[in-house]
Amino acid sequence: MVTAREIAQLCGVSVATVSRVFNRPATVSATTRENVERVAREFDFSPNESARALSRQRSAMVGLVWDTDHRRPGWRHPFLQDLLLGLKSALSSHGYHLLLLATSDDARDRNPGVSLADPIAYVGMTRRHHLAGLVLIDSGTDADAFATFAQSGLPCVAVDVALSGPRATYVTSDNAAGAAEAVRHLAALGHDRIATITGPRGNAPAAARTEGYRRGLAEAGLPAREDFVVTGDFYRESGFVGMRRLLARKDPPTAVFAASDEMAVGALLAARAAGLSVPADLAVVGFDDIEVASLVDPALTTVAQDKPGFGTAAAGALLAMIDNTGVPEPVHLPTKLVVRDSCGATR
Amino acid sequence: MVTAREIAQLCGVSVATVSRVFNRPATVSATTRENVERVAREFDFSPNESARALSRQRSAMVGLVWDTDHRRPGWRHPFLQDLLLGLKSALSSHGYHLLLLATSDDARDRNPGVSLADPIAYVGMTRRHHLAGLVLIDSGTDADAFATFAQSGLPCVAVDVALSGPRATYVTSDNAAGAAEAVRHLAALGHDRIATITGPRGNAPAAARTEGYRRGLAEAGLPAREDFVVTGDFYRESGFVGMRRLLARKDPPTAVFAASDEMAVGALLAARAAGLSVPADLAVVGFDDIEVASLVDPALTTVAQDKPGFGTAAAGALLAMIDNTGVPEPVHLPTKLVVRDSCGATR
DNA sequence: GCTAAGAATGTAACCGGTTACAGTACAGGA
DNA sequence: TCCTGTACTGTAACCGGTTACATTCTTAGC
Repeated sequence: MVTAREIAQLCGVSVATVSRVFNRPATVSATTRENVERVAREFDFSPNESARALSRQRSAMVGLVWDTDHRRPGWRHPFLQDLLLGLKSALSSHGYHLLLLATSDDARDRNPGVSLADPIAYVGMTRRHHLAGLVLIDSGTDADAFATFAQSGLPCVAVDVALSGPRATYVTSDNAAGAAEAVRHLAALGHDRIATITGPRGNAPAAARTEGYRRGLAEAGLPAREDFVVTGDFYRESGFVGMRRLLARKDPPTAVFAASDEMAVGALLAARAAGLSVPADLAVVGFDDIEVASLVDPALTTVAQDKPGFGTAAAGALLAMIDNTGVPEPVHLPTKLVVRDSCGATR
Repeated sequence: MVTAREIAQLCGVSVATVSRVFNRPATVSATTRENVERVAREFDFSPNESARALSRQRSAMVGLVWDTDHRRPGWRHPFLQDLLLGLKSALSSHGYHLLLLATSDDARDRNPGVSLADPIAYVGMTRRHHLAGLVLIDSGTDADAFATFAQSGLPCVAVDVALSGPRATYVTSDNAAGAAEAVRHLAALGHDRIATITGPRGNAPAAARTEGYRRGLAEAGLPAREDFVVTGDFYRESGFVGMRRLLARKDPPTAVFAASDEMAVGALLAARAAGLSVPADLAVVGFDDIEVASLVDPALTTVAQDKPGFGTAAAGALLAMIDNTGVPEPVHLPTKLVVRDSCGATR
């Protein structure tokens, strides 16, 4: 690895000049700059990142805090790969990389009281690595931990967790609007007994989807029935159980909006187990548009999230805060209702 | 952030001693060590990682090279999340983090001739960041690019690509054994016309699965018929097309082993489209055990890969090379046949 | 009591950049 | 011609650790 000093020597200039060429090219005369650039290219020189981070007190890396929540074992993020790809490509165009932070605090994994590892530990790591900012992925319902990040003063952008602070914001889908659209769609198909299976308490997107469900009912001129709202946890099993509970009523719903595709699949299975045919006897709409949605039988009508949009939006917001061009407003990505077979519209 | 010099001052020792406490504690007297440790804990001191990386010429980070292959748009790694979680937890226990490397060379994404970004660029980034090693994820079939990594002298471990070099190895499933087991299972169920839909040419796991298919036939005493081997590309569509082709023969197979679950699902759809019932008219076995496998109808019998094992094994191998305790032999993780409904064994 | 080996610690030179500040050169104005 | 402002470049002090080598302090052996 060739160093800046060597390049400087080869060009007959000082290291400072070489550094300037890479950092504030406008302050270097054209001839000098071109000469340095040529030699640097020839010897494949780029400034060493460790040295640069140390000197600038700022690295070209953004941390990713993504913890598994022991309280939700087996939980899969519905679109982690798209999220990472989106982040990666958006960050790379600004020269940043993504550092997947890991706490060595494995004890936590066995500690039943905490879902997120100590945020303090993460903030410390962030400082020691001179990270430029943090991306936080919701991995449960531990809002307190997120607040600690928001208050640390580090540029933070959360995915699917409402976060606010001096340099913090978040990106999420417009969950309420998406849910409302799903419900209006069901109402337009003639349903007037529409139930919902919600996500876990304390989870922001879950709450927004429930709110959207209510709004959708209101917009369709339908009454809100509290006994048509059952609580789930985003997992398939809870969709199954919730649906079974709903079907056990005297006047069961004819349609259900599940706050996740996983739960919608569970609902599908419960309907099948009850001898009902979907969509003839029961219409089902989910949320997320995960891969399996198009594969189950009947194919699931669902509210699709803008998966690549998350990465782009999160990276954009984070870079804005890193560059101190202000704290962006929270991003609410538009959703899109994908009509397949489970709602009965395609009959 | 408190520095080592400040800790040293507080303890009445030199920085060197503080450094020793964190790096070679045995060389420091017990009383001094305990004193430094106490003060460090009290002031929440840990060595700055940028400075440490610069000074040691080695950071506590491992790079992850994971490119999307434009030639396979929409390709999802069958178990990226498990892989990352496994890597993360195994690395974290040794104090390492995972750096998702991104090349700013976005032009590549539009360049139809190259699948991987320039490996040279990645090697350069690795050096500039003083990364301790690299994890390479197969993202296509560009074996040449991987060879460049292997020859760079950096500790490298590849996932699902055969890699060898002075400090390179790889981890993959025992694809041949898994495929052979699947075929023997079908044979044991009475099938004697067993076809296969392979993965793309040039892909190592695909080749191994095809080899396993042949071995399985031989072990079951069945003849190998070349017209029962159709080439796919791991995607669902190719499974559909391949199956349709197989079914068009005069004496179509009664069972098919697909080298990926995606293709198996495609085969399922093709069978349905041809008016065949699975497993009554056609037995289907896949490979991977992705999430949808248990959800399709009929539920897919498949060769499950040890998903968390990949992360653990890759991290272990990499750490061994980093610590210069030798270059581990390639790891072939055992697979496990998961019998569900599509093979007919559960009738 | 003296010496030498060994243990513990300190000194200072790195690692490879960035940047405040100082210095030089040159153009334009008086 | 001299002065001043601007443009460019160089010097050197950081950033915060690590570590070779020097130094000091013990302690054992004679």
